[in-house]
Amino acid sequence: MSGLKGDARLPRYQRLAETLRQELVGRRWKPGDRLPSENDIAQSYGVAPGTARQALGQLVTDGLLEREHGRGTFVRRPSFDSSLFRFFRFWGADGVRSVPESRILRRVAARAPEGVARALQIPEDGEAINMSRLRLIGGDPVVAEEIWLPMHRLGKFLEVEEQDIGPLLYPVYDRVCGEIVARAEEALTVECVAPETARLLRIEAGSPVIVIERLARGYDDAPLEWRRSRGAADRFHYHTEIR
Amino acid sequence: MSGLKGDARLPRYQRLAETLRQELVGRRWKPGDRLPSENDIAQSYGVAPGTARQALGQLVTDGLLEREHGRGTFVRRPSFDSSLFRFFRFWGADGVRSVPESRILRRVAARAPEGVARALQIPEDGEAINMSRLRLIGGDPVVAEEIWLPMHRLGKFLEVEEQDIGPLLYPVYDRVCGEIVARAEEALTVECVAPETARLLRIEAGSPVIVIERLARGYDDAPLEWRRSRGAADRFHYHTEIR
DNA sequence: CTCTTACAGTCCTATATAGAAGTATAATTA
DNA sequence: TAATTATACTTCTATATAGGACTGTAAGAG
Repeated sequence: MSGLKGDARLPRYQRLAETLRQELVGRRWKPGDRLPSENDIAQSYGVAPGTARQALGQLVTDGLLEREHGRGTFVRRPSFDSSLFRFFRFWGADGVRSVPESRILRRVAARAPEGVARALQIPEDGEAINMSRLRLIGGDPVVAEEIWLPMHRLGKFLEVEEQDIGPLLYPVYDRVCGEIVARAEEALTVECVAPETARLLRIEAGSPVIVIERLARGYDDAPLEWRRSRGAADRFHYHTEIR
Repeated sequence: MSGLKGDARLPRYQRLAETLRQELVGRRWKPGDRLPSENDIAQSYGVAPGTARQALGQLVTDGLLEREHGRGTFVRRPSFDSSLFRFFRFWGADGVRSVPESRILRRVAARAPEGVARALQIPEDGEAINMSRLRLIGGDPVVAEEIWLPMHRLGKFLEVEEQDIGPLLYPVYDRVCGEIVARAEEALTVECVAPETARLLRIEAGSPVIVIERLARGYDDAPLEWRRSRGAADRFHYHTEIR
């Protein structure tokens, strides 16, 4: 049985990959779930095993799936809440790296400013949730965050009790609103810190801070969260390989 | 005929990839050259076509080769000298992005400081070439660079006439010393600019600058160049996707 | 009860083969 | 001569098949 999505002129493995991607969007499988075996998929979509394997390989390199030899193919759990570690030197007193604690300073419904609304593709009225959050390690403030959520997809987040919100927000979005963050784009810049933020971070006014603007998206590429994080520049480091 | 390098317990496609990688290091083919066809490679190394293709695919994802449908498989020309564009907003008067001009301020033999010598894996005496360079766009200074080269591999670079050195150094390393830069690691940090650098970049003393430390390596992973670049932080921007 | 062994299921490697699709050149035609 | 067609080469897609390697569980041995 075929049922492959997409342009019929495209290669079959690409059409199968696209089909599976849409089934992921439709939540046929959730993060952590195991997919049918390569042979089962091949049979049920009417392609050769090698073709099915190639399609799955595409989704693996796209970061949607991951394979484990002898166990199966699984929907990847996106867990880049700790991506701050890619940009900042965080260490606790013991030198062990752990997820920073979280202190929510504000959480209200508000009208999103122009740029945020456009990024979140919020309709006419600009209904959104605004949140301010401070992240700390061992009681020491390290990052100040300003967060905006689109009301029409994450409205229920306003009703969650504060004690039910841990240091990681994305699992809450999933649990409460059924929205899964699959990927994100980040843009980094540097600025001299404003007085209020300096006070929050307990750093000297006017000293340099790194600004990370992140737009998080779901499997269907719809924007789910806009976030701006600021941290002291002297804790910033980033390492990459180019070729 | 076999002749595959590496541990015999490894998969054949990995051993073939490793073999080809070493032949690249040995300059059997140079950047831009076309490799034998997949079928030829398969036959001459005694593997099936699919296996040869898989090996080549590995080298493609490693960034050493690139394929062109219908034309062949080629040795990739590494050309990331323009990687500054990944980190800085450069614009000319016309808004067009071009390679910044280069003004060499110093080029001498010198003993490399501790950290640089270790990064470059320079032997006992620390013989090296030290260079200071300013990069400009439309006469406007944008990046100040401090560069160190290992004498035992790039010594001839000292003898090159200054007028024969263009804005890009890696082609010179290739032409004069036969050393090809294949990849590099970069580390980014922020600091408040020192007086001399501030004067060079014509920015206010103490204002924030981005510091990019790059270690460039050849096909054989040997360090070829250590470079520290500084540019005004307000021109800095970096965009990435995570998942 | 504990340890070992067998087994079924999974992804992984490897082979062989056929033809499609794209590119560049040579031969042909108008 | 200029445009078209044929052709030989390349990578790319797809199939079919066999066995290796790894994992987890069930059956058996002590």
